[in-house]
Amino acid sequence: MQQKQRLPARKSKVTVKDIALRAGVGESTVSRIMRNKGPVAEETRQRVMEAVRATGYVPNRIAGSLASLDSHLVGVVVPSLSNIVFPEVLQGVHAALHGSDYQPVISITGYDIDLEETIVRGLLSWKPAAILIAGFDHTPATHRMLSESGIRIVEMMDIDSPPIDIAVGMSHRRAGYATGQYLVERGYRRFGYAGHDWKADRRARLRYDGICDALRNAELGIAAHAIAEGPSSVGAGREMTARLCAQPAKLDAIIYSNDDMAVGGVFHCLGAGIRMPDDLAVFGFNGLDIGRELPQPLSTVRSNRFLIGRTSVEKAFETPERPQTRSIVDTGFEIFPGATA
Amino acid sequence: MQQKQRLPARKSKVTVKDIALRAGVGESTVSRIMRNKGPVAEETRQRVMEAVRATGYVPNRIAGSLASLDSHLVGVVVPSLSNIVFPEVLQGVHAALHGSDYQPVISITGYDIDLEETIVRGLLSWKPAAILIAGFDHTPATHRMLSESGIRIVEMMDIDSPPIDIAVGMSHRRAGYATGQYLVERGYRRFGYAGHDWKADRRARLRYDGICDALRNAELGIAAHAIAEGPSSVGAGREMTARLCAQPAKLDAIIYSNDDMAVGGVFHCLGAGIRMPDDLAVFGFNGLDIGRELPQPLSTVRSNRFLIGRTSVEKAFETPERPQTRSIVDTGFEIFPGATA
DNA sequence: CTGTTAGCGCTTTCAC
DNA sequence: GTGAAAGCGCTAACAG
Repeated sequence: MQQKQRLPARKSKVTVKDIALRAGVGESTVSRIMRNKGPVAEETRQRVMEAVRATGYVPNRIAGSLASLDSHLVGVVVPSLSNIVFPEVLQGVHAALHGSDYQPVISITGYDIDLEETIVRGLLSWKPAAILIAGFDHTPATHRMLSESGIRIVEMMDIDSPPIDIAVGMSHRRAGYATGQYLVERGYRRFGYAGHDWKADRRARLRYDGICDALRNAELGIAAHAIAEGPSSVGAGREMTARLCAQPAKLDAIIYSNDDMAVGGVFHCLGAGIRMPDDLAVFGFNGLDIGRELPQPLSTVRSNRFLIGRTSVEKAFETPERPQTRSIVDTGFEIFPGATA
Repeated sequence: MQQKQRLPARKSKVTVKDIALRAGVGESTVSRIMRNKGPVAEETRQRVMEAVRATGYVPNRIAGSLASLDSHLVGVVVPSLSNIVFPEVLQGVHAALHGSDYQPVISITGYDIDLEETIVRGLLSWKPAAILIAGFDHTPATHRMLSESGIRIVEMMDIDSPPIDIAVGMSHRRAGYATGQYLVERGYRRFGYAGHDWKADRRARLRYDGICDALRNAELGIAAHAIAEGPSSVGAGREMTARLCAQPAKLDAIIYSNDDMAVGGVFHCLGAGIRMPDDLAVFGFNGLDIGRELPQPLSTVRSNRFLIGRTSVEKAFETPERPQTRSIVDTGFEIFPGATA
């Protein structure tokens, strides 16, 4: 295979000046044309665009942002990408930004609020137009930086705490409550809970609290717990289910911290010949696609992650200036009956 | 409307100059200190840092990048976030970038190469240090822009085509071949193929071609196909499996375009009482976590998406200048026997 | 070790 | 409609 000969890899050094010279116009005219802004004679535009094409000119947005003091960047901070819910939020963000000339800059904290602080500081140095961040759990320094940045800040996923500026999400506490209430109504009485580490997942904790409230109102409670170390996963859900099934108290329903865990529970039941929901009811949270495709659709609570991402962008751009009042947008949730509970 | 005179809520714009004045030093000294570069007296540093803290100064990276002609941004282009493999690649990218002061700027093409062209153009205008892009399937204009940008370009996932600069991934064709060979060795003879739309997924096509090669070498072939419209999904896998099971030719193995589809196949079998692998063997591709947690672990080919992301960054930063020769990094794959084939 | 002086490439008045 | 000139905030020489 022959290597094609290439010109020395000089970074394209074409600038407005080159285009201006080549087209015989002023730099500001080139600038106006590149941004479709201000009045320009059609004939001039043609001439300039030709020079642009001929040279392969790509405007330098770094310089543009400096000059206009407007970066057209949107910072997005999520804890992880392993948990499918966050990619889904990002898709919503992308969809909403599509067509605008804003670029999302995405960062992952790994559920570490100290790292989050570093990340937010770094993001802020790009002078983004807005920051969308998952959750309310920040260090005081992060909170202060976001608060004082002056730009629009959206705290996503959750609306159970007062936001810095805007909150977009659902009430996890109420979702938990609804879950408990639903299962009680369906006649279940002996509940188990299979969860994962709460330290990193405040929302799972809120749901748990909601579930307990609902059960308490019915003078019931959770008879057995199995909490996995580390993050939620199908494997952990399987193990915790096995553990709950092995313990003495006989359960008629297991509530899971989320669908990943619940799918693991379904797999355990399928493998062990436990019939759902007659022998054991299984109930998740999130309404992931995978749950709907199981041999029996998973009973769960649907949240709308895509909508959260999209709405966050919409709200952030609704008003460029941060108003005096904070706002909260509830994207809602919905019990999905399924067939496992 | 009332004419209200209100001071515009100006973003507190502390600049190097302010810090320099306040600390009684020159601007460049502040700059050196903020970047931990060059020699600085400890006493001076203290004084400057105090001013920084007092004012809440955050350096403006836009200005910094313009001045140093070095953006510290890495463009990352993936087709989707719905398919879990891409978030996994992004995690690898993040992991590799962590600790450096480079920020990934992520864009999603939705498998649309025209949109990809627009995205790449936009990315290039940020003068990124490198671009990591999934696949080889670009418009001529995209190819040209990437090629002439002069920066390091990594084409990820796939190494079955000559790259612009660097390719990091595995040979999907060889993976397909290995799959076919493996199944033939295990004694299967009557194959079905359940796939999704190839138009958007060149790599699935490559694997298919490899499978056919292997079967042909054993004087075998694929007896029945079921191709879903649209992207791969568990649901589509289920449907295509049902379709293949309903057709007259009796199959002893179904090869799926990937694990999502194969998991759908497993669900169909579980629901229909088809025993795997005795009644029907099921074989996927990717080695997703979910496959390992099924009641029976899914037989599949493991690819390493995290490694692809990480390696891509490492290779891109190995040499800042693009060398004359293209390079290809094979991250490999591995047959995972599982229990469904 | 530290300060001064030019820009980086573009946008933005503000004349013309 | 268009151009000249003045920055945007920072970094990079280069003296001191």
